[in-house]
Order: sequence, then C-alpha cells, then structure tokens
Amino acid sequence: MNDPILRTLDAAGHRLTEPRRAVAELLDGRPGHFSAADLVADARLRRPGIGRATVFRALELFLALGVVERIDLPSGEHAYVVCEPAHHHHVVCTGCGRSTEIDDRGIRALTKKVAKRTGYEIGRHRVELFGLCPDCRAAG
Amino acid sequence: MNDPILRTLDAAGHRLTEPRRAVAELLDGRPGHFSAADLVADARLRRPGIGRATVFRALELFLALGVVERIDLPSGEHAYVVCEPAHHHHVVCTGCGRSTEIDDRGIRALTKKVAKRTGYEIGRHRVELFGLCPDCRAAG
DNA sequence: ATTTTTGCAAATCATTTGCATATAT
DNA sequence: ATATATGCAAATGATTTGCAAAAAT
Repeated sequence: MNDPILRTLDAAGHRLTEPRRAVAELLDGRPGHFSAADLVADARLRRPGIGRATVFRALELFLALGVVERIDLPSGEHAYVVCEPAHHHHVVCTGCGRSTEIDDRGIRALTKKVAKRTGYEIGRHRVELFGLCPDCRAAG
Repeated sequence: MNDPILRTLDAAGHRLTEPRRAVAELLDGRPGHFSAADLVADARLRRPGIGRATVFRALELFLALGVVERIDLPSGEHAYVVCEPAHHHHVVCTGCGRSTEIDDRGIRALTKKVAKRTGYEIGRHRVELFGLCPDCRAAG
C-alpha cells in the first residue's frame, strides 16, 4: 500500500489482486512510455502466469482511474505513461521516451483563445508535445 | 485537376490513377472526420472494384502529402480529416464531427512556455481539441 | 517499354470476449 | 459466502504484405 497505484486502486474499491499488484509493479519500473505489447512481453518474462487479457484489463482499469494515460506517438502508435491522477498533459522525450507532466495554464489559455476565435465550446482536449529532454539534449 | 488533393498528388509526382481519383472524390464529400473503415465501406458502396488495401494505401499517401491528417478521438480511435497541407491543428465537433482548422499562434505560445518551464526542446506536437461547433450549440 | 499501382487473399498485429475456475473481500 | 477477477483460447478488428496482373507515364 505504499504504491500510489495500489492505493488509488484500493481507494476506488477495487480488489488488490496478485496480478494487479504485479502489473502495478511493472509500471513502477518503467522509465518512459510503453505500449500494451511491451507490458505484456514484460509480464510474460518477469511474471509468468499472468495472461494477456489480464494485462489489458489492468491497463484499462488504471486508465479509468487516471493513474496511467494513453498517448499517441507521432507515428500514430498507442502508448501509455504513468501519471498523477487528474493531471493530464505531458512532454514526451523522443530521445529516451521519458515523460514530464506539464501544468494546465498554457493549455487553458489556448482553449480559451480557440473558443473565442472559432465559436466552438471546447470540451475535451488532447495535447501531446514531443521533444528532447534536457539530458538528451546534453547527450545529443 | 481542379481538386486540390489531385493537384497535390500530381505536383508531388504521383500517378493520377482511377482509384486515387475515386478516393479523393470520396474524401471531398465527407463533412467531418472518418475512420479508415468508413472510407473502405464507402468505397465498396459507391465505387465497387476498389480494394481495401488500395484505400489504405491512398490514405497513407494523402497523409504523407499532408492533405489529410490523422487524429485520435477521445475514445482512442483513429480518425482522419481532410485539411490544407501545412496547416495542422483542428477543433473537432463532438456533435456533428465536422472540423475547423485553427491557426498556430496559440500553440506556438504554448510550446514556447513549456520549453521554458521544462527545459525540453519541443519538436513535434499533437494538439486536438474537441467541442461543440456553433451550429451544434445552437441546436442544443 | 518501364515503373508504379492495383486487387486479392492471406498474414500480421492489437485488442476483446466467453466462460469455467480461482481469489479477495 | 459471494461478488469480482483471472486465464485461456478463440473471436474480432484493424492494418499490412506478397505477388501476379493492370494501368499510367
């Protein structure tokens, strides 16, 4: 219960099963973004006995709880990143894959501006920024 | 050659084949966003004889040329919208599906702000806004 | 004539589902 | 005890690929 993912899970009234603990742990060890396939492969390797469907179901649940978020790489592939619940935007490093959360202020300003210019009433939005993190810039 | 898609195709040195003309025409008639599957179904209906793979290949080519763009709906599904080459952001109406292009100014400001705050060097970005267009708001 | 494109069917990849069994509460 | 979650294998869906035939340059 020192794991924030498990804590969230518990708080929402979901069962803390062994497979879920395992997936949560696999997530904690992930430095950057990952695909569902990555996670399945990882599970098969480090936690044999956990089925593919279970990994997908855990991912889906974590997604619903907001502890992971789905992003779309520039290539169009789906990927996931672990994140704080509620917070919802990232810069993803194209060098090492790690992601950094960004605050909402700039985005709020953007949606406001667009609403004004287009007459749309903006609801959901998806903002994904890709670039080189400070470390990769230095290494680059 | 009065179709901007075909003109772009031609300008880039691609062959103006019958299937590509057909797909371009199907695209012109589309009011909002659509999935690859929509387009395949449409083609099968209105232009029988055109194979699934051909539709996918045309879409891929148009994508590369920038005359269509791939977006990701809030649900995670892939969709496409027709757009001006070079321009690259939209507000998509969750009511009727139509999309409106937005200019880059606000986004430029956003990426600049994020770069400053995170130390990332921002490269590509994906910004998708969803909301109700003026007509759908009026319709309630 | 030559190169590019097509259509088809089969292959691949990703994700989901049914269901009987196992597990957390 | 009982509701929820799991594992498996099979189903589904989306996209891609190989290749011989057809069409555009």
